[in-house]
Amino acid sequence: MFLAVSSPSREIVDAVALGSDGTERGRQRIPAAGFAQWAASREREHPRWLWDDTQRWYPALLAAGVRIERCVDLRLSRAILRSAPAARGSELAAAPRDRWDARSVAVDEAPDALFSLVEPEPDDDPFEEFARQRAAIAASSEPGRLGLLTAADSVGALVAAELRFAGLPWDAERHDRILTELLGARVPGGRPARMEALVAQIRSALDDPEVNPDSAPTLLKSLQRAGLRVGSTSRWELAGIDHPVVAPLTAYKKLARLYTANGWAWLDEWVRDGRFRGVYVPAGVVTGRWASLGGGALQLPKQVRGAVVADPGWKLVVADAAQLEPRVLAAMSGDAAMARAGRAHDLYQGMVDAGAVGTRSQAKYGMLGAIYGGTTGESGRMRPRIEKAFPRAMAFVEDAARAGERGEIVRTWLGRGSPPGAASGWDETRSDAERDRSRSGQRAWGRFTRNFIVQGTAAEWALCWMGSVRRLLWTLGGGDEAAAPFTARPHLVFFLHDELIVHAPEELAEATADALREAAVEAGRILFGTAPVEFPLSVAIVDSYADAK
DNA sequence: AGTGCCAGCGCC
DNA sequence: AGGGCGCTGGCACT
Repeated sequence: MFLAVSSPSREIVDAVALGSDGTERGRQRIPAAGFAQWAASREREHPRWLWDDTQRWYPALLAAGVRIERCVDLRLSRAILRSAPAARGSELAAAPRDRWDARSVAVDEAPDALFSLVEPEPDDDPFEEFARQRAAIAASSEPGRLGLLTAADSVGALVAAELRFAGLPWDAERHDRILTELLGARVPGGRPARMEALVAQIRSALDDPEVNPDSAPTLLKSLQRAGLRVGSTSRWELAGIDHPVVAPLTAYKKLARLYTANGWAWLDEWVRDGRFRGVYVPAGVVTGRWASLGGGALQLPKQVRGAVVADPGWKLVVADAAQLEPRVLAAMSGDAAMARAGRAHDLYQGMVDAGAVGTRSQAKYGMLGAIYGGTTGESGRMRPRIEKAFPRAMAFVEDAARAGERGEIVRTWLGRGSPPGAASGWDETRSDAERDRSRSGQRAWGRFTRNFIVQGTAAEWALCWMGSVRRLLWTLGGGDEAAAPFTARPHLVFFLHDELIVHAPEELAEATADALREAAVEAGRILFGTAPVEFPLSVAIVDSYADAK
């Protein structure tokens, strides 16, 4: 059963119920104020909710204690079907852009905006859009994969809203202690003590009592005046230089980064009531990865992870997929040798044991180079060996790179299409310099498409994983029979591309770890069927995120 | 004062 | 001269 909801005005919600065969079962007009309660009563029938934007509808339902089992996020699905090569011939793909192509309200509104039945919307019928999308999927050359992808993005959108609602358990006092320990005492209106001391050392080493290390242009001039032959102030360039300023400056940069990005100001702005609530943007990245807005939820530096602490009587169950991208590549390409190397929990060590490369580090750089298109350094040197040991995997990414260079669109395993690249037409009127630039641009686009298929498919695996985790955790907590809200049971609190954190009551921590592992196996099966590729996890049951690795 | 870009660096 | 991001302060601009 489907329940399509829309809001013709800010006071009203229209709901249309439809059978699985698409026939209308009823139509209702509900005052917006009573919508959450109405939704709670209908959720017991296990409908699949159809709405334009999960971030627009779901936060208010969560706030009212309503947890949604399934939905179709029509905006996310529209974006997939627009770009999917397999649905290129559909009416939808050719239709002019309309409000179903709009960005999520999560992107446009203040991060703390909750219920967003605010803007009067044109009364577009979500079921009409759903029907268009179903038709596009059914007529596509890959209905199974596109159906799965739209479902995966949609469940991801539910998780994103739930992550924000639950928040990541954050101990502000510990964070403060970490900052004080590293940066020194907080100084009102000035730099923290240790940073200020480093500034004094930097000024003295450069014999420049005025220089401000936060200003790259003036710092660069000062460095050059002091005789350092550098073209920028970046750390990697300073690293090779023997001068007394290098040590304090490098130390300062590290501290300054922490201070500005995740210091006390961040703590004040983003942590409330013991929770960090970032804003996640599902499919916010072209590859299908999530993006984040404000707070840097996907950029939490390791330095502050000690402040992520489970509630008393609870644990953090931290799981990350080991070498996810190489494993995804092995599965996509059907490279049996690479799949064999992945039998080992550590795929890179498996590559060493198989004799493909000499050391784990070589395996890692070689593999990452294959996926990113690296040609220099260690990754470039390893290239021939990787090619010899894993010819199918290598050919697979090479094909994607060549296609990108030709200006073609490539696709992830489930069918998400890459954005149209720059036109690559050959033009004899161009100068040599222009042709060089153009070739270099084509190669850059080839590196993008090469990475796109792997990164995008890894994101699909992660979505399937989190969707399965979410379902298993619900059951673990007692399912529908339990009256408690989902945050009273094991629940997801963090997602980071190939990593999940569940906040779980201590007595359910082991079962939670099992659920994470079971879901990883399931994700592999959903995507790749019986392909002999394993997706092992590293799982840690800890009090603090910092103890997970 | 507000806007937009850049350098630099954090995450995967 | 390896892919994808977000955030900050500085800075140039309006």
